[in-house]
Amino acid sequence: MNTIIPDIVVGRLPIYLRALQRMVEEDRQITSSLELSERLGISAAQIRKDLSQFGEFGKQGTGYNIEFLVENIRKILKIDRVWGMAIVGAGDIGSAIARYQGFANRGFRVSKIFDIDQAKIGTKIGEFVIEDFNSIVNILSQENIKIGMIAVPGSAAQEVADRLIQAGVKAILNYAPINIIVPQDIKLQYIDPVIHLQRMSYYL
Amino acid sequence: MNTIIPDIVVGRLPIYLRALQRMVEEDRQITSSLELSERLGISAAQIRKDLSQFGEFGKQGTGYNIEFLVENIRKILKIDRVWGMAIVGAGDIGSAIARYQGFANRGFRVSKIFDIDQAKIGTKIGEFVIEDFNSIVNILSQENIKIGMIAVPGSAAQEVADRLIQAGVKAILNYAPINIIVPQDIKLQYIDPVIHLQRMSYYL
DNA sequence: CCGTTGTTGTGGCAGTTTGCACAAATGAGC
DNA sequence: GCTCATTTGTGCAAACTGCCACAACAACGG
Repeated sequence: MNTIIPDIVVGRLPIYLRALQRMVEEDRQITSSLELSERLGISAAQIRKDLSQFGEFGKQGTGYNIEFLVENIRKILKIDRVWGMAIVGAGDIGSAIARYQGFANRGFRVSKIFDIDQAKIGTKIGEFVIEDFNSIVNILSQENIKIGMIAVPGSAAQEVADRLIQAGVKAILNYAPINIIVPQDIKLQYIDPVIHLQRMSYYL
Repeated sequence: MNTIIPDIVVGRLPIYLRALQRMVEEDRQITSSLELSERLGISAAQIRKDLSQFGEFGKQGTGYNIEFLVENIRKILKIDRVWGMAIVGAGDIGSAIARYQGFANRGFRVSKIFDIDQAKIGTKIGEFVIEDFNSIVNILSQENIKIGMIAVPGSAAQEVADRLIQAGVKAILNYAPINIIVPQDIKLQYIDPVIHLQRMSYYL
């Protein structure tokens, strides 16, 4: 215990958490690695080993207390708090993210949305007023926002990433369909539906 | 060659393809595993080995002809054609997908969109008329649609998946924030931004 | 109190994935 | 035609990941 945790294990924790929170909604109290295994298609041994990397959360003969496990995974993932996020790009994708109700209760919330189009700046999406991308470094320096989401065309994505980093962002979720380059200490993840579709079409 | 290709290798091909197609737009003719490596953050040896699983696409001393490689990867991924897709759910997410311009040229296009809400059925999103989810099996049986996208609340996702499969769909992209269970022969991928955010917040 | 059933946590191994390092091939310069 | 600078494709070893199998522990019934 307390050795370095592989990325791949950390990557599975949110999956476990999502299933566990669903169980909370179903008013379940206790579960087992076997039940999780069946719901998730991940082997029971794997689930047990992953969880045991962070402590002993289960009880032999009984299983895992769901609420207790949720609480602990939330601490491990540092989502026992709410992270503010900045969206760049107020087009279709940026707007859909801004309106998305699924962040609440899962550790995140949209705080700011930026665009470069003068016609959009000052108008509203839901409760958010679109702000000027050219002022992003100034505006974010007054907030404590560590997470940025890129929802601009591919051609602008690298520049947006550079600016977000300049503004103090440490984690970026990139919706633009292009690879971007960031310093080692910045975390980066991609969402590109076409990549997923192409991974499946190979098998069709 | 011609042995079984690991999923993880197939999973990287779309990443290579995306970078290569960007190079085509930049009017580039030739690239190397080293250049791709720098753009993608994947080791050059890995890229060479992955590509060599499918044939010998490069030329020693020179590198890879970009257009030739793009053409071959498109064939491998079976996107040297256009796959029609059905969206279920005409809410914010379903609408954003329906309007998304990024499928064209990458092997996919939205063909149909369904919802269960009588108030929405018959109205339009862009060029698409929203159709009745209750008729999905009948409607899709007349088309040749093998790919479905789930954009409904989590509570309805499993039922939608079951219906899609009944309607002949073989690959599902699930935007609902819940794990679903499908038969072994059905391909399934997830898009849940919160999962990606939670994977990053661990490191913040 | 004891036997039975159930479930975790984990040592160790098998299978998978990655990356080094180099022979072989190519093209350019002279 | 020869040399030099490149770059691919790949054998092999190292690193990583997943899973079996079992001891340890827990709860329950009688």
